[in-house]
Amino acid sequence: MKTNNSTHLPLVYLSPQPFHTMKIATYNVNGINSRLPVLLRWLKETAPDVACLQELKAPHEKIPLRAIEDAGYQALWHGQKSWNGVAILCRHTLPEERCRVLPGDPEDLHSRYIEAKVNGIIIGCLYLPNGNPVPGPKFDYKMRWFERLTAHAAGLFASGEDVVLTGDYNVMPTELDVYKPERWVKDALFLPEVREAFHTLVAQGWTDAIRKLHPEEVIYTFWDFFRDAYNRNAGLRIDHFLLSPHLDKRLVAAGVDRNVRGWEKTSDHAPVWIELAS
DNA sequence: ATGCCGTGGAAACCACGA
Repeated sequence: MKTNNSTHLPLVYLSPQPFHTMKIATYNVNGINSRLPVLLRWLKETAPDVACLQELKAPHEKIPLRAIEDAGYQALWHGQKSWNGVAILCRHTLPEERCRVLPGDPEDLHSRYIEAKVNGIIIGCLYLPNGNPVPGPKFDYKMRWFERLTAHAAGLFASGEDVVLTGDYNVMPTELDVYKPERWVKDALFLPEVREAFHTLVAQGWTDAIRKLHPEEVIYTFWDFFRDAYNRNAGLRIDHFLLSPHLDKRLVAAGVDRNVRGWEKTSDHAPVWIELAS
């Protein structure tokens, strides 16, 4: 049998980051148990130092902790039966938990926020409500949640600490972030007042990491399951990284693991990541 | 313009997602 060694680079060349950077990723997995093979393959291939996950769709006791630990990660998570659920995975070390609910509404029982400190950086992992249909109670809930996030973010910003606020914001910030903007203007993900809420948050002084490094590029993080949306590239950019000012100076790379969206039994979102210099 | 797909959970359909 003929062997061919020339077509594959040694694995070391595929290693995603040199030792002096910190790679932080966010990934809406859309059901952590049904996506477990995809999640583990992605962790192995891209080796983020921190992975923020959303839409676990599993209660606390059904998080596949053994598999996550076998992959080299320790985790904080806030699960919920059937829906929502967020987690922060950290390679080799346990993230230092700061809180597991977004402050401001003791009656909000959705698992949509968890915050930890890793390597001196505060990392908020969030799953902002979808908000459809508009109008209605779900949209009202989205806007209230947005106000609470903005208030919490203001406190974090004022602390002067290094902060990353990342996750599924369920907002396309501009027309560049939607494959057909005119079709989405009345949707809860793209209504002018929703975009305005996102803009108000960012205007506290945060940096949209993807847009800082790729200001003009069409970049999506979500493609619908139906109508062959991925292959038509009918996508949305709704998963974001907001960085505090000092971290913004350490930003050296940012991107989307778009290919993961093409895998079998995959989520409708693709992972998004940043790399920070030490 | 639209859940056409996909998941979880309960109950052979429904809620939910974006």
